[in-house]
Amino acid sequence: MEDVLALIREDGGRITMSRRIVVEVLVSAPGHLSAEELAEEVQARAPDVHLSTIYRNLEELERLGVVVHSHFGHGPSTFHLASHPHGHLVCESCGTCIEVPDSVFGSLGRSIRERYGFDIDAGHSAVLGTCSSCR
Amino acid sequence: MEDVLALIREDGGRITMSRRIVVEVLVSAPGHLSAEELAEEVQARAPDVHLSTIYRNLEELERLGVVVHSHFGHGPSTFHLASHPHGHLVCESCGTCIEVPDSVFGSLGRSIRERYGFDIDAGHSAVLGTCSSCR
DNA sequence: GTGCTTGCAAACGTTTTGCAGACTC
DNA sequence: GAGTCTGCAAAACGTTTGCAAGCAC
Repeated sequence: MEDVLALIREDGGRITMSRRIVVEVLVSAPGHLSAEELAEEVQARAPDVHLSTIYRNLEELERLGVVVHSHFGHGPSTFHLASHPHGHLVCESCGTCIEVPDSVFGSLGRSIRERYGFDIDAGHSAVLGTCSSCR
Repeated sequence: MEDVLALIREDGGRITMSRRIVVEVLVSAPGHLSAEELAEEVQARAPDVHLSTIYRNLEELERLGVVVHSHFGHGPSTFHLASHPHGHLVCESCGTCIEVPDSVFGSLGRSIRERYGFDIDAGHSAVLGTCSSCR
């Protein structure tokens, strides 16, 4: 938390109330949040924070390497701390999301690297499919 | 081509000019197309076909199992024939897309199935990362 | 003629942007 | 005071929908 604020300051950014709350929510959130979900949490503490401010702060935090986003097929992107890297399995039928360690993609990454010279970024896009209860 | 038209007819659908051209373009396209790209190709032959008609035809063709779509991170979804299943590696920096056989995901699929009871649908979402020339 | 399909326009959900005022440093 | 950040409104983007007219069967 304090590290993040220091990073923002170092970069010439200012510590505003919205920014502080966005970081707080991200740090305390269990997993990943969409911009809208994040906005709800933030607005519970500061009702006037606008969704566009959330997006601008997320962009800034991504630029600083604090936050990353993933794409979930349909539906909005989700954001989480870069310090907690992981992949996502998202069920096409019920939307459930399972977080998985990046290590699950280790051998896939190696073989794609070998065959295609392509470095995968396992967390950036969810793996879609069908979860056990929907099958 | 004829098989697809027969399938549409069997399902109670009609063979209209737009629908015929959409199928023609899909069959003759080398890889995957976004709805917009598909519309351009279709409109080269029949300028009045509207983008919403393209989307409705794609929806119909997906329902019939002729076509599937994949999500490419940012950017629009892309569509291709279900008879030509494959995965996609999309470069985050230049946008290049490499088509890869589904077999590349075989062992990932098995281990995710084993550990999480989750059946992956490898083609539905592109794998993002960095291609060799961007590295 | 029945009823599926179309073009158009308008809405949708997510994200981005332009601007003038407010705030941090 | 300089320059960043904000709220608001509006636009952008890909996609979906309501409707009346048009076409395949």
